[in-house]
Amino acid sequence: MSEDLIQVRAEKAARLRALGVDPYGGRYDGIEPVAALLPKVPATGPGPEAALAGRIMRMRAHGKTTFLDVADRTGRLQVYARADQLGAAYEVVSLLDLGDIVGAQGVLQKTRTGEPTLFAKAVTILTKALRPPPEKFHGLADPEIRFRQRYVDLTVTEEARRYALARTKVVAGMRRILDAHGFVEVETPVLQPLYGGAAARPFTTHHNTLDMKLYLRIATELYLKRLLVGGLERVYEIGKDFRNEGIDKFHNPEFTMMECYQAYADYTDMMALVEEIVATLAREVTGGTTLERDGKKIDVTPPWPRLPFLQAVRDRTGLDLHAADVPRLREACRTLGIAFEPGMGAGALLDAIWSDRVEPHLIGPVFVTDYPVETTALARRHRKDPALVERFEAFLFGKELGNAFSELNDPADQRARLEEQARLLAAGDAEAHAMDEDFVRALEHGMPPAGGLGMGVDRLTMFLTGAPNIREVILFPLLRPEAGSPPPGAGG
RNA sequence: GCCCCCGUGGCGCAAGGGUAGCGCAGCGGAUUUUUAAUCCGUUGGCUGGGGGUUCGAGUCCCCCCGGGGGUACCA
Repeated sequence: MSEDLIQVRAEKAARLRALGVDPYGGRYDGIEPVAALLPKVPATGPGPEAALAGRIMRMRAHGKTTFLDVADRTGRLQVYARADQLGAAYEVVSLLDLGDIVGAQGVLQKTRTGEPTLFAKAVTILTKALRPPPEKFHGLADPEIRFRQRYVDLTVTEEARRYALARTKVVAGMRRILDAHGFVEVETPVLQPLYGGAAARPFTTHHNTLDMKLYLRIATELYLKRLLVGGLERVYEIGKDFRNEGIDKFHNPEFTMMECYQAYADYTDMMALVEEIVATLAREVTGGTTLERDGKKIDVTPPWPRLPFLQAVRDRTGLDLHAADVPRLREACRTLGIAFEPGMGAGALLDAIWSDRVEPHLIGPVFVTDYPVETTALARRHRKDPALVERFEAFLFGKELGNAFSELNDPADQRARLEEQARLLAAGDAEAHAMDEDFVRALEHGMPPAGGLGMGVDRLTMFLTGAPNIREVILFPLLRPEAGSPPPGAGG
């Protein structure tokens, strides 16, 4: 049993203590990352002295010498420990296990087989691992363990580290680009008395002292626009949204969204921003502008094509649905053999047709533009056609990456559109908007015309890294509790 | 939600009605330039849980738990 394996390691920790060595040491000075050490190893002969710290991934003991492969965040380096160099301290090396965290100091030099190596003058145990690591060659194959015990996954799965580090590049790069454009980063409430800004079902929770129902936000949009009213002019937020919906390879119930709003701009400015963000980050993460997924390659070099929504629908179905009302849209669904619910409004019906007939054919990169007004309660009407809104969605590999509008700043139009949403909500459309009186009041104070954008950070990371599943780019994806874990509510 | 598949020592895998095996890791021994080190020896499993069929069940059936894929839902 694993208890035996743990016991063996615990006994080694005890033996280290008996030698006067703390198996859970503290600060270890003077180290450099492995990636910085490797160039310092001379082709022949001894190089400079150096120190490193990391986890033992492999170990080869030869009696009075031991080779340790030590890994840090940047790579792996072999450490060579000899009894005649370390003296009595070699006893410590003999008590090391795979998975232990060690520090080593010595001379950088290649071995006779050409392997860059730290010839150790000192080896220190910094942390004794009590549990054995996964199999050293095949690693972790069980996705359940990989996601539940990400701490183990990250130590042995190269891809897991690659995704995690790519994600930080994505987030940092996004901030850098937005900051350079004069946006300021803000934080808005996660707990909201009224949710909005997207069509989705929320999570609900409760505040005890105030005894009030609260929702976890499904979007940051309505608060960020209040800040435009307040005169902050260019704002963005990168944070978690929560949507109480299904889980699949592109959806996790909590996910990270970047939303930004730029006063005096419109949706065409947001297109340029999307192009810049995606192309720049593609270069930083992949080294180029070509992305590959499911055997398909796409080039994200700007500019991306623009495809009007109704034109795309017409191209795929032969139907012109411009300004179509509910009866006509229902008829179209029947003609196309697409199922619909009685409670669905024009927006939902159009979305059904779109999702069934058009979206699967989009590879991208492409901006789908100018949606029918019913699909979107928060976007400005099209300057040339009041049946449309100035909105686009960015598609990569046929999946939505981002959504943007010229923002609606006419309080009367906004009120009417939200009232229509409230009517749909009352009629049973669980994803329709609720009326938000304070938001309308804010618009009545005057919101500058603006372009706004929302972009999925998890999805962008997937597209840039080729990750097959959103769970790969979320360090701790939602899973059911494992057997034997505390029941819900424990720990309160 | 529905359909299909999977769950076997710490990890990676066999065994598909007839006594549960192998590799890695572990333990003991040899080994002062190895790198999935090697060699000799060796510990460890009520086969996710429960019920059933059978003389006999990892194996067949039912229920439950967990996971994966697909599908539905999903700005």
